[in-house]
Amino acid sequence: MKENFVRRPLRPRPVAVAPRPAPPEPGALAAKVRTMAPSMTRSMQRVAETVAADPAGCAALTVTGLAERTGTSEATVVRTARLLGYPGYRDLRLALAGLAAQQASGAAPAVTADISVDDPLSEVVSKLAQDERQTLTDTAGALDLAQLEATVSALASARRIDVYGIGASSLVAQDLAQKLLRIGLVAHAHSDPHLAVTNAVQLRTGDVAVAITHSGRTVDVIEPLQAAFDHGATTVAITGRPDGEVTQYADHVLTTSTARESELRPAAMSSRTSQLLVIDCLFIGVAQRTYESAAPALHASYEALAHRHSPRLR
Amino acid sequence: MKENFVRRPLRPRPVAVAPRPAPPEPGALAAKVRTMAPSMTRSMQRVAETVAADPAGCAALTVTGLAERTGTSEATVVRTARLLGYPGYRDLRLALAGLAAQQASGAAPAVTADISVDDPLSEVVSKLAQDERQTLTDTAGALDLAQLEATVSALASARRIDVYGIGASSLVAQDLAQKLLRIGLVAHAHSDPHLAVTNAVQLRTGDVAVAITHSGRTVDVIEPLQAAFDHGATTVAITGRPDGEVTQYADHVLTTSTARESELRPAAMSSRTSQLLVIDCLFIGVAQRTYESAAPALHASYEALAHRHSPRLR
DNA sequence: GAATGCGATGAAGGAAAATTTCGTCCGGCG
DNA sequence: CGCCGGACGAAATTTTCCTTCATCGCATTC
Repeated sequence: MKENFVRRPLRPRPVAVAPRPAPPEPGALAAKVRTMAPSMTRSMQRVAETVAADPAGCAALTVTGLAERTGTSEATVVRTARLLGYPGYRDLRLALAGLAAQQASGAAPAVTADISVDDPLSEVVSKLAQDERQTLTDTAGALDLAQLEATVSALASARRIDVYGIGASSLVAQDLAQKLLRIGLVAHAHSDPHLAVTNAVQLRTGDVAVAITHSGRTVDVIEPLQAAFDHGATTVAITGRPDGEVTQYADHVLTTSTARESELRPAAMSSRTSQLLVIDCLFIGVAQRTYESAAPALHASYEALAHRHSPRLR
Repeated sequence: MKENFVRRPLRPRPVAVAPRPAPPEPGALAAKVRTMAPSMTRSMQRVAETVAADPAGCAALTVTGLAERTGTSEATVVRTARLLGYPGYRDLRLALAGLAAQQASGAAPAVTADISVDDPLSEVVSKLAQDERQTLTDTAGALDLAQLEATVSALASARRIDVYGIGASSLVAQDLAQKLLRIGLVAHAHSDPHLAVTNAVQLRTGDVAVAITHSGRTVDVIEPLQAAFDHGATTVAITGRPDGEVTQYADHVLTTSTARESELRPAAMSSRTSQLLVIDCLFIGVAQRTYESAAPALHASYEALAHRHSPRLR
């Protein structure tokens, strides 16, 4: 056939065509289409326009598909891609996918609107996640590190730790107690106010009592904290209201953030997130300070759980 | 009406074949990788990690190229793509290009460093908050809305709802039950496995059982769910392992995200965040659907609490 | 310790997509 | 009217992707 005609090496991957003026920019594709339009043939224009109009849709098409959709041939599609600065259709398609993703992500601005009764579920999920993220940011930003540090120290060296929480906060209290237990500390969560008080009076100097209440004025939580306070224990309040009554009996106050609450999203929801972040910080802080004993304890409790799981999973 | 004791066919073990809705999500790919990682083979993990670590680079590679780069075979690459929910490598590659574009446009610095023993407290706080935010994003992105919808419907019309959770998940279970109770549904959380089974056999068609387990193979939770399943109740699994044993007995599966866990930050921590987001979504969904009765119930419970607070603030 | 089964893995062949080649067709111009 | 140049697409060719199947390693069982 032809011999003196040097067959161009078939698309050595990274090498570009003759000129290198067109780095495949994803964003400025529409502009490129307009710029190049005049120098295109009719069929190519059709292809270019289709592509610019619906990047997402076209990204899903094969050469053949796009050729069909634009009423042209595969060769034309490839030629168009080349003209737009890509080595071939494959790469144009990749750029198209990128463009589509950008458009999609840009089209979803953070809507911090309230969740309403007729929001579709998808909306609920994203709003909720957004709200929680906001709560976390707020809480982390507002946390008083000195107070946190002091609380951690107190916890790490406590002979005994009592945690008080009622209602939604009760779960947080239990979570804290569970975690501390797991690293070998003596911690207990009380949700029965009477028992809580009964136990609180057992506390002494060096022990720690933690009260968790969003409102800062839950009497069932304040009372045991006061009892502990009166008996010389180190007391900590985790609350959304640093001016609440509970802080009167607290040596250290850790403030949780207070998000807007709405009818469908009661305060309990965001306060919980906030409280959990705080106790997680406490936990890790304590684990760091007692690492020598915490690490083996953590492993031990992990081992202990292993056999409670069904044996084989793949 | 069917018999009370109907042994329903086991849900076919979720095979490698992508779950039906297979939403090739562009952004939540890193999350998906983490969620699926445990159920992957070594080679597949290598591929998944490579891909998650360098989307842009990998998008430029062909199957063969990626296989070579990860030291595996083409077949493995394709299998991994399938596992991640794409029809084939081509589509994964497209998603990768999209992801790369998003990242390039300054969207995601998705790198979170581990918390180490000698991090100062300020560091701990910000890393923790960052991790939790990431977990929320991942969870929201990976949530299967159809399953969520189905679960919400089932819950809203349930005669009775049982929730099973052990250990850290027990708190989440309680939280869900508490919330549902508050809007007038009959919900109960069980953390005693024996009682849970005892109660589970009381469930009938139309009732709902929810199992919460991060590992997906906590026998104490699976057993009651199975009992409920066998008795015709609608069963729901909230788990981080969509391929776990628990899903065999679940009509609906809600997947929670799986963050990297480190020594100081056990899996329990991020799984909890993830689980809570899911149940909050369930709660709000149910509240929306039963708004007529939920709203007064919400107000009523709010009123009931008021007098438990100390009278004046400040 | 051998036998057995199960699943992971990659090689090779087959299907599909992309790219190139090449001939046809259309419109303008001498 | 015939020639020319370029646009265009059908088909050939190459690359890429996917599937099938045999092998291999691992672990469990007898």
